[in-house]
Amino acid sequence: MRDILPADYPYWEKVEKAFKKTAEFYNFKFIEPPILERAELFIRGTGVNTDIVEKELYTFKTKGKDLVALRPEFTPSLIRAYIEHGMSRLPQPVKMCYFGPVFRYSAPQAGRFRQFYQAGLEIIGGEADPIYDAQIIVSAFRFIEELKIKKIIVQLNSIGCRACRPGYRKKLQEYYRRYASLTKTKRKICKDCERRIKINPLRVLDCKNELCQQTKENAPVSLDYLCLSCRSHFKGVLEFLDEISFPYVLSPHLVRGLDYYNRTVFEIIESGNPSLALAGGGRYDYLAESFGKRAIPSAGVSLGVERIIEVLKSLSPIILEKTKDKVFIIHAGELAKKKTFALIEEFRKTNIKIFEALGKESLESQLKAADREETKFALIIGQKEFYEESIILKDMENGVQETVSIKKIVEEVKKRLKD
RNA sequence: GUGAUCAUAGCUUAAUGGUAAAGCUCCGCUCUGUGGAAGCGGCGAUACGGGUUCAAUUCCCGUUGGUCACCCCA
Repeated sequence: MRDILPADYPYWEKVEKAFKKTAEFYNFKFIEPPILERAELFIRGTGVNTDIVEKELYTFKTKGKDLVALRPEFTPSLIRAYIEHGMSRLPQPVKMCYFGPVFRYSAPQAGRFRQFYQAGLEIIGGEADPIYDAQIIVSAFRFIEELKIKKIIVQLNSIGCRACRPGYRKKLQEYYRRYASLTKTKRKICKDCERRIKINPLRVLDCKNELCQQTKENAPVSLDYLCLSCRSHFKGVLEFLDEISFPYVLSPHLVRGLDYYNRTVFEIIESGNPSLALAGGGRYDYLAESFGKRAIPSAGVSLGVERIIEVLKSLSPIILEKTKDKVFIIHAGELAKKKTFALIEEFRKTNIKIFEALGKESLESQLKAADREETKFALIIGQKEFYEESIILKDMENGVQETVSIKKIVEEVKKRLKD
């Protein structure tokens, strides 16, 4: 876990602002579920067999003996909130969005942290209309686009439903069985994949090992095994995207790690960094069943804020702070020091930013500080000015300075900053 | 969770089984009413715990943390 330092904060503000703007345009309403929930929610919702729950859930017992967990993702909380607050009686579907920290207890490495921020959009309820899948994908894409990140690719796939996925799974296993247990020299897939075939065959397609890359070229793809309704749903998604000439790439090998996805799955990646997804999501109609309810049609996306910021930083290493509208106040002597303290208050109602180094006493060190701050003007008040009720207005760029009545100084600074 | 690798000042790096060095940054002085330069000075470190040893920052073990890969994921 790490600090978000003042130097990085501008990036965070930029991302959050862009997210709010995009979410607002597509009519998503913010929701802020608790960071801590009953562990049960994620164990059932996210899925007992997922790594997120098996290995990465931060859980502990409260004094009241409840088993609670720091949220590893938002989606189960949103479904919980939807059910708990009777949102099925609101106009359907309900569109909600979120921005906040999530926690996963896994080894940190490039682009991965134990506490990280997710922004996300979810459409819950109503019909399982492919237009919602499309809208989720488009809004997530527009958000990233809003940040001027270019070269982003949307990878899209459908992994079917309960009716058709088992059939595909079987086909895939049959295909790979031929390559399993070969001798070392003839090996066509990596060791990990030998294991995967049995446990989670869909994941084999995700493997980055060179050996497996070749083998998977001829592997059966899920799209060929979709049932009729899944096929027409996916076709629907593509048609909506095509309608607005939205760029996407069909990625028949894309599968996602969470149990609850069905039909549409997608990832958004930056082309420079193909192994690191900026966002991922899909349809998750079955998730509500873990609450003992019948399936609720839902689709959503979550975006990795740190990863987006990482890309942002590589694009424009420095976010320039506005150098305009900055004024530095300098004092010489105790009397003047009090006056400057009062003067700061007078500037409060303007948009002018006041900088100072009131703890320093020498003129030199204060001017040095002003120099570093790159303010346009410095206002200097000393003993002489204190008694004269005046103040020195110094232009930091050319060093020119003049004396102004202290009563007029706020107006005078305003006027000059305008020019 | 598995494997590899690393850990010296705020940052970047040096060195040694026996006083830990430098550059940058920061603070101050040269310059008690005037900034950017220069010179001088100052603050500041061997991650933590144990072992071997007269002596450990150095060698050994463990822990923690970072990095990388795997697993998995945002």
